[in-house]
Amino acid sequence: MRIAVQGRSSSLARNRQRQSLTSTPVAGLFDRTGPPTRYARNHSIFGEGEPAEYLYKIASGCARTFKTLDDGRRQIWSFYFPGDIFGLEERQQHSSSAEAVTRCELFAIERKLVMSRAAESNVVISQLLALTNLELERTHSHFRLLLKTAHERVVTFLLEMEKCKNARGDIDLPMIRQDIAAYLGLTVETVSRVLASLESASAISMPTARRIVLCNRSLLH
Amino acid sequence: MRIAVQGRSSSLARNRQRQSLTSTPVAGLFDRTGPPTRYARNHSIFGEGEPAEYLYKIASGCARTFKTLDDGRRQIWSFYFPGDIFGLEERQQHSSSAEAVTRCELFAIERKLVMSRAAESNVVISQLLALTNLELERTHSHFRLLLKTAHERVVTFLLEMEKCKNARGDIDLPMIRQDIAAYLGLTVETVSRVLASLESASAISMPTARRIVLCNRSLLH
DNA sequence: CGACCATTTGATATGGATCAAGCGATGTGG
DNA sequence: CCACATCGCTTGATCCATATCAAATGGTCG
Repeated sequence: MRIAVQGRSSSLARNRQRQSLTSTPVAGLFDRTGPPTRYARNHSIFGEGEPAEYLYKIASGCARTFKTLDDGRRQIWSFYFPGDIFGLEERQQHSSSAEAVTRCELFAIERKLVMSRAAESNVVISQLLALTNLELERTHSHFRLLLKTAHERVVTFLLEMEKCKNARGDIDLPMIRQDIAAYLGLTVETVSRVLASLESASAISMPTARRIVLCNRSLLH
Repeated sequence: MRIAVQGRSSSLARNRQRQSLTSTPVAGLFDRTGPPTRYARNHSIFGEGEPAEYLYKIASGCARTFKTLDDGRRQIWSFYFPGDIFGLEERQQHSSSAEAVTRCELFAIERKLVMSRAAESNVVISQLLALTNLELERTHSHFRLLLKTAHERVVTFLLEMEKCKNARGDIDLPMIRQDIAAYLGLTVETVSRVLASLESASAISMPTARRIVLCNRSLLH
């Protein structure tokens, strides 16, 4: 049995992994859970401190996990897109909250069920281990973002979004500026200014605030 | 079988977990590895990109894991103390480097051996999962550090060190200022200035640069 | 249409980085 | 065992990136 997760530490690799894990035994457990549940925009999926009863898999839409910091700001850990699984990294109680970024549909599966399958099958456990390693890798990469300049953070974010949405230079952002800022550890104003400066340098164009077209990759850096 | 890791997300909890994991099956694998290997101060234990052949457990001394960033700076992920296990979060190739902070002694165990035990026993796998979750928790907590002010980062670091060394207000730091700065995402100068200001506020005292006494906890914040 | 939310833009403030210099400790070789 | 070289630490002066505060503009939905 193979336990170590394959792949490299770039966000590019991270997405290759996301794809491949879609068909793992863990992901397979979602097959018999019936129709997905709908969540309206900005509605809570679970909250910090609540008992962690389910794992979730995105059927459609976009969700965010975040933690509210001592001073009231929120830090967004990750955005999730169709096929992604989340709720895994949690303990008996959730250590972060999750909300719907857009209207979205989620498959939910009881953790108890996953855990009992894990007890029977090494393959399921090692898939859980692989998913956790993936989450760790994602967090490391997110961590390194915080050591970069505002400009670099925004560019990295745009490239990540391009990959996640399998868009080719044409990105339709599901989240508002405030979410981007909370993900990048910046303020809304700074995000807006960096985007404006990228546009005036002709590296990107913004037909609308939510739609961003990557025009010139070399100018991005 | 229990898979979820118990405990809360504070660095305090992290240390409770460290302790308790010392006696897990994974840790137990280190029992038959013979005498520990010695590493001199600042010597390399493994380097980024090298094949990941061993897991390590600290017998004595202190080690650091880090990654060299694109611009040449280094980011320290973690310091490890006696009883701690590291090298686990790695893949076939190490994604970070490890060095001895002080002269230290390490037990090493082949990853192959751990993995073959894991294939036989899902108790071992779920311990690996628990250790990985612990690493994830540690990274999240480290991440949140970077969103704080320089003052808060240094104070948090001092409290962490107090816990790690089981000292009661009297901390003997094994690492130089540069290491602290690289762990906190600050410059040496800023670390030095914050410590100086804490001392002049009588929150701490520094008999020597490496020895720090926490005098007044309420003044720390 | 009007209200509210999201976004942009401008002016100013500030925390920490950077550059520069001096001091202290530690260890090595003569 | 001392002298000097090196490394680690501190302190000062200045600069700059990003936060903060403030206000105007744009978009969307009831």
